[in-house]
Amino acid sequence: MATIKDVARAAGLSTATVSRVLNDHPSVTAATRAAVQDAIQRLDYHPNSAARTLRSADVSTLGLVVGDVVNPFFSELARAVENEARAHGYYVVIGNADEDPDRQDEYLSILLDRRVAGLLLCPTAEVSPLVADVVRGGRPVVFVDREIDGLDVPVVRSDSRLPVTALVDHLVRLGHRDPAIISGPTGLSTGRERLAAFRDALATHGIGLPESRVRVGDFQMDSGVAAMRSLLDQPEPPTAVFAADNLMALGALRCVHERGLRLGTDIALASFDDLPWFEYVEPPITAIRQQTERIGRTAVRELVALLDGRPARSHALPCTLVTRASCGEPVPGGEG
Amino acid sequence: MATIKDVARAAGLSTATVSRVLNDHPSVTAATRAAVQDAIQRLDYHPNSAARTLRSADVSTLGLVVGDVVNPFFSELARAVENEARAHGYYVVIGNADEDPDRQDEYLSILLDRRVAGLLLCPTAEVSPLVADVVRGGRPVVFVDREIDGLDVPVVRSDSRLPVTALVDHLVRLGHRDPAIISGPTGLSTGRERLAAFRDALATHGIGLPESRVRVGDFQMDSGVAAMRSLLDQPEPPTAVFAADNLMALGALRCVHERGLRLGTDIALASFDDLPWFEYVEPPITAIRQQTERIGRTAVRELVALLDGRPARSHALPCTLVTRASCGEPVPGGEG
DNA sequence: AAGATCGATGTAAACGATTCCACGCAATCC
DNA sequence: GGATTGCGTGGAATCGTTTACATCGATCTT
Repeated sequence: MATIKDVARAAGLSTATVSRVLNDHPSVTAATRAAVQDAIQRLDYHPNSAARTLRSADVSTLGLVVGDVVNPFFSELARAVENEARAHGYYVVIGNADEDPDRQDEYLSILLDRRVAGLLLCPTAEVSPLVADVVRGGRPVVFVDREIDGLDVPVVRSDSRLPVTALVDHLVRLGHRDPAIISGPTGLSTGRERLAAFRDALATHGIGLPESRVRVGDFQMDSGVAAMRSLLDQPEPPTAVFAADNLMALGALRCVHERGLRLGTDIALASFDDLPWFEYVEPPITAIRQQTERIGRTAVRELVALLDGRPARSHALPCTLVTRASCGEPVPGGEG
Repeated sequence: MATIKDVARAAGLSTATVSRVLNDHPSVTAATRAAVQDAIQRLDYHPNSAARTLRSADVSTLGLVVGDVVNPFFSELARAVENEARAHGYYVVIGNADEDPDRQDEYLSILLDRRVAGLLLCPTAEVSPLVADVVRGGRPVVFVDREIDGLDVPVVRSDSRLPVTALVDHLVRLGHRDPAIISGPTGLSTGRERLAAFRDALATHGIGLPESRVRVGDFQMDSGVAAMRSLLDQPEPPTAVFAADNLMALGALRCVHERGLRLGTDIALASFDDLPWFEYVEPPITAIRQQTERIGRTAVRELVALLDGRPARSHALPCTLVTRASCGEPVPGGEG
C-alpha cells in the first residue's frame, strides 16, 4: 500500500508538502497541489489513519458501553446518544456488555485503547476495579441509567421513586393488596432503587413485601419468565406483578400466556419502561415511561461539557406512569 | 496519559520488556512480569492502539455496522455476532448507520481507521464509493442481511422468496384478493427481493400488484404509520397488508389502532421478521421468522474464515412462516 | 575449567503520518 | 540598494509501539 513517501517521491516533493495538501493547509501553490493530487490518484494512495491518530490524537469519537443492546431501552438510548453526539461533532462507537461485568470491562478497555475522547457507561456491576481506575484516572466519563456508590461521576438517569409510588397507589386503588415485584439485580443501582421505592410505597399503605413477593431477575427476558413462574407456583400467588424492566415484563407476559391466564383479570402486570407495543397488547400494559431520549441527550451534553473543560452535573429525570388496562381497570384516556 | 516509557521507567525496565509482558511473550521472568503488571496498575496504563496498529495491525477486534440499532432484528443480530465473535477470540465494536448511507460511510471510515481486523456490514445503500473501495482494497468484509449488486463479497442473509410465497398462499387462502405491501427501500436488496417475491407470488394466483397496493417505507417505524395511513385512505383500501420489516409492521399496527380498526377482521397484517411480542397482541400477528441468530453466527464464521486466509462463501438461510390470527383465521397450533 | 548454549533483558530502528523550524527567494520598505 | 517581510517548501523530530539484534550472566558440555 502506498505511503506518503511514495506520493512525495512520485510528485518530486517532500512528505511535508504532501501532508499539507492532504490537510488543506493554505500555503501550497495551486500547481503543487495539483501535482500532489495527481500522484495520489496515480498511486491510489489512502492515508494510514493509525499513523495519523498516533501523531495527533483522535478527538472525534465517543465510546458508549450499554448494558444490553437487545434491550429496547438501551437501543433507544444508543440512538439518542448518537444523534446528540453528532450534533456536537462526535461519532459514537458502541460496546455491548450484555449485562456481564467482565464484558463491560473488556469493552471499556478496548474503547480506552482506541483513544476515544470520552466515555458513556451504563455500569453493569457495583464493583469494577477497572471502572474505578478509569474514573480516578481523570478520564472524561459519564454514567447513564445506573450509578456506582462511592464514585464521584456525573450520572444521568431516571428518578424512579415518584413513578413507582404512583404505580403502587394505582395498584392499591384497584384492590391489589399483595403485589409482587420482579426486581432487577440488587447489585445495580436501578435494581435496588426500584425495589426500595416499591417496598416503601407499599409500606405507606400498610402493606408489607415478604420474600414470597420478591423475585430477583437480571433485566433480561428469560429471568422474567422464570420469576413469573416461580411467583405463580406459590400456594397463594400474587394478584399483581411489577416487572422492573421491559424485558422481564415481556418474559412475565410469556409466562402468563403459557398458563392461559387472562391479563388484567386473572393477573395484573405493570412494567418499568414503556414500549410502543405495550399499547397493542390485550389488555394494554400499564408502564412507567422513562424519557429515554432525553437521558441520552443529556448524558452526551454532560460528557461534552467535561471534554470542554466545563463542570458536569448529575440529573435524575422524571418519569410518567402510563396507566392502561393491564392492572384490572380499563382507564379511559389512559395515555398520560 | 501514561505511555509504555512511563511504565518502563516506573518498573525500572526497558520498553521492550514491558512490551513483551503486554504481548505475553514467553521469555519474561514471573518476577519481571509482576513488576510490570504492578506499574501498569499504578499508572492506569492503556496501550495506545494507534501506535500498536501502526507497527503491527490489530487483530483482535471486528467492526459491525448495522442498519439501525433500534430495529430488534439488528440488535439481536448484534448480540449473535458478538457471541460468535467472542468464541473465536474477537471483540466487536458497533457502529449505527441509522439507515443513513452517509452515516454508514462515516462509521465504515472510523472502524477502518481504527484498523479493525475485519468488517461485518449491513449496507444501507446500493452505491457507496467507499464500500466499493474497501472491498476492492481487499479488506476482509462480509455483508449481512443485504447485498450490493456487482460487489463480489460473501453475503449472509435470509432467503425471502419461499416464505413470502407461503405467506401469499396463506393470504389468498383466507380470501384476500388484493393484498398490499409496505415495502422497504428499493435501493436495498432486501427491499427489492421481498417486493419482487410478493409480486411474483401474487402473480401465480392471477393477482396483480398495482401502484395503489404498494407503499415504500424506510424500514423504520414512522414510515410504517405513514404508509398504512396512505393505504387505508384510498377509496378502496386493501383487506390485507404485508409489512416488509418489523418496525414498519409496528407502525402499521399503530395506524390500525388510531383508526379503531380490528386486526384480523377489518384489516389483515403480516410482517417480515417475527418478534416475541407478536404472539401477545390481540389477535397475534402472522410473521415470517428469520433465523437471526444463525445469520449473525454464520456471518462471523465466514469473516473468520476470510481472516484465516480460507475462502468464504455466501449463505441464503431459510425462514419460516409463523401463521397466527392477524390475517383473519385463527389457526390452531399456529406456531410453526 | 573454558567455551558453547540459552534465557532474560536492553538498544535502537522501524511503522506513516504531522508539524516546528529553517531556508531560499521574491517583493517590499526606507 | 541593503534590510525586512512573507511565502512556499524541505529537513527532521516526533507520536507510542513492536521487534530484530546485541548483550550479558548463568548453566551446561566435555
